[in-house]
This record gives sequence, C-alpha cells and structure tokens, in this order.
Amino acid sequence: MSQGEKPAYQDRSRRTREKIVIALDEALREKPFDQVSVAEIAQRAGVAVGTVYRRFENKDALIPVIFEIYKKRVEAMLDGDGAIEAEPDESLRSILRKVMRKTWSICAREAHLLRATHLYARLKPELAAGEEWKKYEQASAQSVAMIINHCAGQVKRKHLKRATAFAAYMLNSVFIEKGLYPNEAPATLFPYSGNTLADEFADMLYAYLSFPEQK
Amino acid sequence: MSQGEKPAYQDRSRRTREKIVIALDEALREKPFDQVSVAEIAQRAGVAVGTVYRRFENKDALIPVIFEIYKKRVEAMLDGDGAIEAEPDESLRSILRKVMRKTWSICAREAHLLRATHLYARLKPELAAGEEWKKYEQASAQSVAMIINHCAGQVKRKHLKRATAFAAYMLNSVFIEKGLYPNEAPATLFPYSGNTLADEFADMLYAYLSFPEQK
Amino acid sequence: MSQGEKPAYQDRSRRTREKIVIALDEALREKPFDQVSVAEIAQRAGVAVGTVYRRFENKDALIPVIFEIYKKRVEAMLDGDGAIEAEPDESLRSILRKVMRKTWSICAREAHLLRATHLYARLKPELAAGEEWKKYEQASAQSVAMIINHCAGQVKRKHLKRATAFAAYMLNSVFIEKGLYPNEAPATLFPYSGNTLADEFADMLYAYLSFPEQK
Amino acid sequence: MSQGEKPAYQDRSRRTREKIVIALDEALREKPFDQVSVAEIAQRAGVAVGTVYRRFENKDALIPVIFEIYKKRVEAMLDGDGAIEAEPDESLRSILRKVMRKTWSICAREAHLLRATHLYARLKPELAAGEEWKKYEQASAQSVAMIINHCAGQVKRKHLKRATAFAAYMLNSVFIEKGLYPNEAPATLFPYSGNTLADEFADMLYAYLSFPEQK
DNA sequence: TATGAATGAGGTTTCATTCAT
DNA sequence: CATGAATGAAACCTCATTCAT
Repeated sequence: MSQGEKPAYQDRSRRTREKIVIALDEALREKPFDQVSVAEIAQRAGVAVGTVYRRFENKDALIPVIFEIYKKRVEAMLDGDGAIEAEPDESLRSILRKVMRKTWSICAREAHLLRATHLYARLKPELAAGEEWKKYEQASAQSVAMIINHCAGQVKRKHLKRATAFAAYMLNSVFIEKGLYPNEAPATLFPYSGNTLADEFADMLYAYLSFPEQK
Repeated sequence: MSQGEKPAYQDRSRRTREKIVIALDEALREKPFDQVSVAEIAQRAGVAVGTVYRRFENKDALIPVIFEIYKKRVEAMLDGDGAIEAEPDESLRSILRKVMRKTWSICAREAHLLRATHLYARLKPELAAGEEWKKYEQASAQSVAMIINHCAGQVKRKHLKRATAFAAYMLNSVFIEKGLYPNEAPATLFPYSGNTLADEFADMLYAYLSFPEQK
Repeated sequence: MSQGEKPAYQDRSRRTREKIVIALDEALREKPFDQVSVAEIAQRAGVAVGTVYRRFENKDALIPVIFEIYKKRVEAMLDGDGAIEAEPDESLRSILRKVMRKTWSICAREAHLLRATHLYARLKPELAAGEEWKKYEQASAQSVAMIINHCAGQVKRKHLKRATAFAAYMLNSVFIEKGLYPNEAPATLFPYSGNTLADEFADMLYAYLSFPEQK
Repeated sequence: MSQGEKPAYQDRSRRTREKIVIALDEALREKPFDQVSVAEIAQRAGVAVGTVYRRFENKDALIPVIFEIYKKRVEAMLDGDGAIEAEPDESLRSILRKVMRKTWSICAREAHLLRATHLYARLKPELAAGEEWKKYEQASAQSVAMIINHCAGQVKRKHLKRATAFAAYMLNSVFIEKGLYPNEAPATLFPYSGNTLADEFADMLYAYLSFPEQK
C-alpha cells in the first residue's frame, strides 16, 4: 500500500482496488495520466467515482500504483523462463547483449506504465513517486555491478565504481527515449529499435568497459 | 514567427511580444508549461490576457516560441567565444571531450526551456512542436558526422552510417535525463555531472568508435 | 430527452433538471437566449454551473428543451377544457374563428418560448433545433387539412393541395410577428390583437378558401 | 445620419463611411450581425478598428445604417423602370399581383439586410432601430390604402380602416418568413416561392377584400 | 484624422473532489 | 461500503471598446 492509498480490510475492497488498477493500466495505454480523468477510470473499472476516492486519497495517489503494476510485471517476467543466466565462462559482450535485449523487451512491453511514471515524476517532482523509482533503480545498478564482477578480467576501466554507475545510468536512460517515445526526437535519430538497438548499445558498453583507458 | 503566431508589424507589438516571451521564459524556470496559465504569463509580462491572444492564436502557439528562445540562446553561445574549433591533427578523444563539455553546458544552462519542449512533445505529440525539434536535431547528427569524418582514420566501426546515427542518438539522449531532470531517476544513478559526465560520455563514445569491432 | 442531453436515472437528477428547465423558462421571459449565460441559469435554478453541464452537454443542448417545454404546455392546453371540437354541421367560418382564437391564445401565452426557438433557429440554423420544429409544424398542416376536408363543400379552391399548404403557412406565420414581437414592425401596423386579430385572419382565410377562384 | 453616428464633415470621412457601409453589407450576406465582429468589418473595409469607432459611437450604431442601405436600394428599385403603375381601369386582382410580385422581388434581393434589422430589432428591442422601421412601414400602409382607394368599387369590407391595416400587416409579415428564412419553419410548409407565392398571396388578399362580408 | 495594439470583463467549459442517499 | 449527483474554482478564449502613436 503506497502513500495516499487507504487500507482495504475487506475482500470486497480488495476486489474494487483491483478493478481500479486494471482500469488505470488500460487507460494509460491510450493516453497520458493527466489526460485520464478520475471519472474515466471509474467508468472503465465499473465503479463509482466516490469509490475511487474511498480507496485513494486523491488522483495523485494513483501514481504509485502505476509503479507497482510495473514492478509486478517485471518481476513476473524475470521469475519466469525469461530469467537471465550467464554461463561461467560467457564473454562480457555476450552477457551484455543478453541483458540489453531483455531490458529492451521489458521496456517496450510496459512502455505505457513507464511513460506514465516517467512523465509524472517530471511534471510533479514533489510527489513521492520518484522515491520508489530510485529504490528500484538501485537494483539495476547492482545487476550491472554483478555483470562487471562476473567478467572482472575483461574490464579495463580504472575508476571501477564510476564506470559501474555510468553504465547503470546509460543502461536506464538509453532505453527511455527509444522505448517510451519512439516517434519523438531524439529517438528518431537512430532508425532502429529492438535487437538492433540493444546490440548496438551492448557493443558500446562493451567497448567502453573493455577498451584500455588512456590517461 | 512560428505557427499560430500572429504577425507583429509595429515596434510596439514586438516589444510586447518580447515581454511575453520573457515572462514565459521566467515562468518555465518555476514550473512545467501546462501548470502556467495564460493569465499568469500575462501578469508576469505586465500585459492583459487579451494581449497575449493578440500575438498568439492560443496557448499552444507559445510552444514553438520556447523552442525559438532556446535556439537563439544556443546560437548566441556558439557564436561567442565558446565556438568549438578542432585543430587539424587533434585526436578524436580530445574533440569528443570538447564537444561533450560544450553540449552539457548548453543543456544545463537552458534546461528549463528544453524541459518544456521535451515534456510537451510527449504530452501532446500531435502538436507540430516536435517537427521543429527534429529539424534541429538533424543538425546535431550532421555535426557528429563531421567529427567522424574529421578523424576517419581513428574510427573502426564497420557499419559507419549506423554508428553515426547511434552516436547522434546517444549524444542527444544521454544529456536529457541528467540535464533536464537531475534529481529524478535515472539521473541519480550517476552521481556526477558537468565535466565529469561529459568526459565519461566522451570516453564511452571514443571507445565505441575506435575499438576494433568483433564479428 | 433531446440531443445533447445526458440521461437522468435518479430522482434527484430529475428534480435538478426540472429546476434548470424552470430557471430557463423564467429567464427567457426577460431576454433572448443568447443573452442568458449558463451562470445565470444555474443561479436562478439554485444549482452550481457544473450541475447544468452534468445534465446538458453544452449550452446549445438547452435549445431543444425550450421547445420541449413549449410542446408540453400546448399539449396541456389542448388536453384541458380548451380542446377544439367542431360540430358536424358547423360552418367553415365558425371553425376557422375557433381555431384562430385558440392558436392565438397559445401563441400569446407561451410567446417567450416560441421567441427563443424562433430566434435561435434563425441565428444558428446549423443546430438541429429546427428539425424538431418542422416535425411539429407538420401537425399543424394536417389539422388545416382536416378542417378543409371537414368543410369540403364550402371550399372552392381548385389547386387544393397548394391552398392547404398556403393556409398552413399563413396560419403559422401570421401569428409569429404579432404574438412574438408585438411591439416591433410589422406587428404595429395592425393595432389590434387577441380575438380581433384572430377573427380578422379567420375571415381572410375563409374568403380565400370559399371565394370562387378566377382564371 | 442616424442615432449613434458621428458627423462627417470632410470628404475623406464620407469616403471612409462609405467603405464601412459596403463592408457591412457584404458581411451580412454571409452571417447575422451579431456574428460579425467590428474587427471583421474594419478589415473588409480596409480601415482600422478605431476608424469605425470614429464614425460610429458603438457597434449598435451600425444597425440604423443597415436600414438606410435597405431604404436606398428599395428607392432605387422603385424609381427605376421597376416602378409599379396601375392602369386607370385595372382590376384589383391584377394590381395586387403586380404589387406582391414586386414586393417579393425586393424582399428576396435584399434579404440579408432585412434579416439583419429584423433579427436585431428582436434581439435588442431597446435600440431605436425599430423606430425607423415603423416610419418606413407606414409608407407601405399608405400604398395599400392607395390601392384600396383606387379600386374602391371592388372592395366589400365594411370596416375599411381595419381591413387596410390588416392587409398592410399581412403584406409585410407574410414575406418575412418566406423571404428571410426560406429554409426554416414555417416557411418550409409552403413549398413555393417567387411568383407563385406572390400570386397566391395576392389572391388571398383579393378574396379577403372583395368577398362580401358576413355578419 | 487614422491606426491598430492593448484592454479586461465576461462567457463557456472541465474536472478533482465532496457528500447526501 | 458504494453510489453518482452536485460543487465551484479555475482554465481558456472572445471581442467591444479605448487610447497612445
């Protein structure tokens, strides 16, 4: 239960909440959050407007929910057969490609949810949504760290901590524009997506990490 | 004079327009465009609401203006002593660092304008604002191409066209998150900015371009 | 429920709608529809502006309502003791006088409603209001046809269909100026109204219908 | 010079006034007066908004001008070869047909001007426009009186004054709906116009006047 | 006198939120 | 708990009119 959300003790409440969440997910596939009215969410969910307000303090309290849906989806994907596993002696480049392809597929499939949280965190930074985000992204930093450790021998960067952070940042930001807003600049500058994009980015990261650094 | 804007023949009109533009610029430093009402802009500009509508067909017609201010600022910066000039035998790495540092400084200084156009192109993609954007970004693609040509000997990428496009895309997208939303994820993953960020990114690009590609 | 109106399921909604309709009716007694703001209607009805918009899509959606009030009023009048009944052997002249007097009394009593629809159909002919009007006026054409049939022997017009249409047109148009705008030209040309007007017009129609036509 | 209009001493002023009047005439062919903005009139006239206000106190002061154009047009038509002349021994019916046809042709040709004054006198009865109207319509009453006098022998009405007034009222009102709003109810009830309408109405008047009155 | 930029009251409409049922 | 009607602040926009140039 995230901030601004009200406790749901009864079973009925939980079912109602679920209906609202599904309605929100659907609506976000069609338009940005701020163009979705509470009335529309209620209608899609088949409940009354007041019911939404019984579960959520106000419209903004739905933002964390979006994030929550996203998290669940990603976890489901990673837990399933799509989990990434590296062979003991797999090359850095190969692992990077795997990870990037996976990242892209998640990003593309749940673009509407990412878009909503991404935009909203920027429109109303004062909301706590960002916090959740940050925690979650720490995880991605860690997984990058793990990859780097796993292939320690192939990594030539001197300032390892900074390189890890930078790689994590790049990993997260590079897919945002392409995945969330494929038809806007700057995404249109690179006329490929999917695996081509993922591989190209993997190659860049690979070069960055394994190229002997100059003074 | 961009779309939706009305012609200003008299001097007085131009001064009024200037006041409105300045007011808009100021307001955008504080909040996103959609949270700035026309009434507020008018008040900041010290003119009446109707006066804004005499110069601009509707509120959306102000969007291209934001972009225009940005362009002017950038051009002013590049025309000044900050122009980038590459020595004939300057190394790729060195040029990249110069360009990245310059790009960062522009991005950071006019973040509020970029933020406005960036967000609005995402909230209302149907508006033509994005078109201007794209044209403008073509320029950045070209300048990347020029750098690559200038140092053709040092570039090892096979698929040169794709590499150029990818570099241009990265150049544009990597600074967006850090420059426009420095306090949000994913920017917070990389705890440096300014020259450190620029140099790190230059290094990445350098590695990507000059690392002997594997099959 | 007419075009642009939203369904009212609850009793409370219907009561609110009634309040709005009454307020509109009242306001129209004082000024033309386009000089009545939605805010004024809401205030007179003792509801909030938004409430009006919950029942009606926009201001124009109130136009059909005016017509609806009018229809109800007329039906109420005709259903009451004021119903027109012709004796089997009543003379054409006598029937015409009865009908004209009745028509006048309706027209005069609900002048403000007729005025509103009449004016609006002329100011904004693109609105569908006129359609309702036409349907309704077909009825008056039929009733004229019935009278003529009833007194077939006394009617001397050769082109019977055209005469019926003309009589219906006259019946409808002659009362408009006198009834809706009694203080404007051309109404002021004839310094009588009420039964005197009705009788005079009945006489004219009678003469028109029963006078042996010349080639 | 009508009410609300300002004196034009200079030649230039008169030319300006003329341009405004022509512009107004043109605009009214396209839409009702209240949908024509002062700015549009000024633009069509090729003058500045302020110039219109230099000649006319306010927008409403243009109403009398419309009437004035109309009067001039009618007078021009009547003075030209279209003047109505009755033979000494011409029948009442024949004269009536001539007059009605003429009336219809005027009404139809200058419908846009009549429509404007007609509507506006009804939307803002407090304006003095109506006064001018009334004076002008007295003339039409007089011409009806003249016809009746000319054919005194054929007129059987007892209450001659009332009959004259009624005929004048009918003459004026019957053409209004058909001529000004041919596509709205009640005009649509009678599917003819032009000479057919004029003749039918002439016949009705003829019957009314010459039919031996019953007690 | 002519210009047209500037004014600002006032109109329509939206929608997050409240609250009586 | 659920409902959905009601609320009303606030946004956008228009246009008759004024007034500095």
